Amino acid sequence: MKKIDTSTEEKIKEAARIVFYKKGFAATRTRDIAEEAGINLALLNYYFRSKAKLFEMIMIETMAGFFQNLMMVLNDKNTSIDEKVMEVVGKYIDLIIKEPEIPTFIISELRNNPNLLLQKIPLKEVIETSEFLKQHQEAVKNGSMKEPNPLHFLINILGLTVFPFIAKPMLLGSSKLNDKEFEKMMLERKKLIPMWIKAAMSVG
Amino acid sequence: MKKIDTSTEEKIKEAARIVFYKKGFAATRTRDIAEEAGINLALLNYYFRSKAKLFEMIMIETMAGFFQNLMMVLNDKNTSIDEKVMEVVGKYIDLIIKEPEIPTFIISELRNNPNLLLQKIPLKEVIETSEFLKQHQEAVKNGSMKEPNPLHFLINILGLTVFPFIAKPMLLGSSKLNDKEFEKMMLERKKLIPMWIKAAMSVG
DNA sequence: GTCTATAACGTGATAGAC
DNA sequence: GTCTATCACGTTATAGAC
Repeated sequence: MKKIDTSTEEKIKEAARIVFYKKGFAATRTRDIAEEAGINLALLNYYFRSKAKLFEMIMIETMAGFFQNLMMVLNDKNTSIDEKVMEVVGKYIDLIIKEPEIPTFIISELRNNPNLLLQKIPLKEVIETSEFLKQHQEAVKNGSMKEPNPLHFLINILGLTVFPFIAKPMLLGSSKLNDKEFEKMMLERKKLIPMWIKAAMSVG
Repeated sequence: MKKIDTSTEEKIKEAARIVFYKKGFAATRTRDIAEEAGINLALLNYYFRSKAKLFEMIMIETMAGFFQNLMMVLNDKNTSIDEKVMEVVGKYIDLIIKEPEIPTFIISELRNNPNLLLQKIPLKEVIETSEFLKQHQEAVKNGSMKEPNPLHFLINILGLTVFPFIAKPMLLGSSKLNDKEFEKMMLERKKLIPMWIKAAMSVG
């Protein structure tokens, strides 16, 4: 039940999101945002003091939204580790298909601002005390999980899930794939990745 | 036997590479490059007409160098498919450890120039006619390879290999890892990824 | 080839009318 | 709150002396 806010302030923010996602901070002009929002350039500064402030707001919201899913799933006490893998993979593939520019946006913009993440999102604390970590340790102990380092495990899940979207321009450039076929492949991966992960993490 | 060229032209190009890799096209100032090269700003335009021309040169060289490894390995008629996986993983992990900014640079800059890749590098043609593709088809036929789509296979290899470097700021932000430990983990993956891939691609 | 000085332009931000 | 007009500044690129 999300209230649709069509106020000028919200219109500017949504326009900023679109343009920043597509071009990044350095390459976007405040005029681009104003045009996208259908408003006057002066209004941008009236509502949001500066381009930098507006950007930081979008950046933090985007990262928080993106990592919230991960943190919630990893901390769910009612799911097994296999179910957590399925949830993470499924949720992120759906999310990124809906908003394909987010992963590249985060990666590109984090390059110029590497500490923005740590300051605003308690990713480290959440993961270190997570249910996921406990379940992984348990699985290592009973032998069903061969890889002892949970970070390798997490990297593999996210790499298999997120990487193809980041590398999409290269994949389309190196095959006959079109956009629709690409999306179909990504949906296939919702089932494939958990299976691959299970097989891979059981060897060693 | 590479000739060391310390001409002004080469100094500018190397400086441009450093600054572009770090900040991207839009965020770098020609003054940054001139300062990095220890030369006067006017010389940049004397040797390379414009910022855009200089950038395009760096970009194309970088992508060509990056994908050349892949194309060579995938076309080697003297290695098995398992050996190809080992070679790709090993080569890229070593390469990216040496030049850590390249993957994020390519991804970020390709966003504004998605067709630069296709025009200048025959990635599609090489892969479509590659020895790798034939060997994959053969392995599917004899049952040792369960995943019938070679693109899934390729995505998985590259995702497991390249993704952690792209996501490094996030990984360091979500764990106690420092730079040295990160590199150690990446070197571990040279052995782990081929093993994981073999296990994963044998199920289905 | 290399420099200094400066032109030409684009961009972020603001003043002030309405 | 919203607009037009404009400022102030940074940036790319070039002219011209050496």
